[in-house]
Amino acid sequence: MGRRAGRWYYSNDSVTLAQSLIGAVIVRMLEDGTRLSGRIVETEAYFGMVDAASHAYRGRRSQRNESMYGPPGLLYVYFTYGMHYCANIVCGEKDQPLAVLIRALEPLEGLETMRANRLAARKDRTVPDEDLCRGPGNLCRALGIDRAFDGIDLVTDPRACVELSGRKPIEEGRIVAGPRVGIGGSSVWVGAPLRFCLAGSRFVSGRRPGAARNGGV
DNA sequence: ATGACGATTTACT
DNA sequence: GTAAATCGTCATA
Repeated sequence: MGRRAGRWYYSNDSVTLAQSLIGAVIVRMLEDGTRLSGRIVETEAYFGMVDAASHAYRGRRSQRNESMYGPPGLLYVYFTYGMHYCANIVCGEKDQPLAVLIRALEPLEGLETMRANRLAARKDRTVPDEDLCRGPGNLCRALGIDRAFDGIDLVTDPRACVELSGRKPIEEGRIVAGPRVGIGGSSVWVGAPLRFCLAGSRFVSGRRPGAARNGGV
């Protein structure tokens, strides 16, 4: 079991954090002591006020995205498409609205509970392990994360944290970058390689950047 | 007050 | 591949 990441870990720009989160473990602690956890295999960096795709573009600030302006280490959870939640980790300095979207996990602990959580939103009776936490909306559903988790502090909150593995970190070459998913508009930010995936992981969502160049895991 | 839309996912043709 | 589901947020009036 890893050690909980401290404030220092989040005090970086979003690209640095997005890359260093690959391979880290996100943990959700239930009240009954159950641990739901997964290894992060896909992230996206959002660049704050100058990023046309960011919720904080041009300094936009409202009740919805207020936690983006908080100290590094807060969780920013938003609701979209009338039915999905997405979880971001706030980084940078306070009042600097940088964030990293968590897009996919390789489930590690609590798979039974995750399956139950996911099943509730589906018609079929089976969810393959590789689909449990694939996609930002799906992983929130699996971990039971909703708007009530917006603004919680991953450094101190008993309900969730990031754990850093005691083992050696992911090597740089095993992380592939590509354009972010679902970004509209026509700015340079649309194609910017701010999405990071663990090369070859079968738990990554959608099309995998650099898939042709990399072997499987 | 109103209307368009979204950092998505699933089911169906 | 295409469309539906579904509602908070934001821009416009």
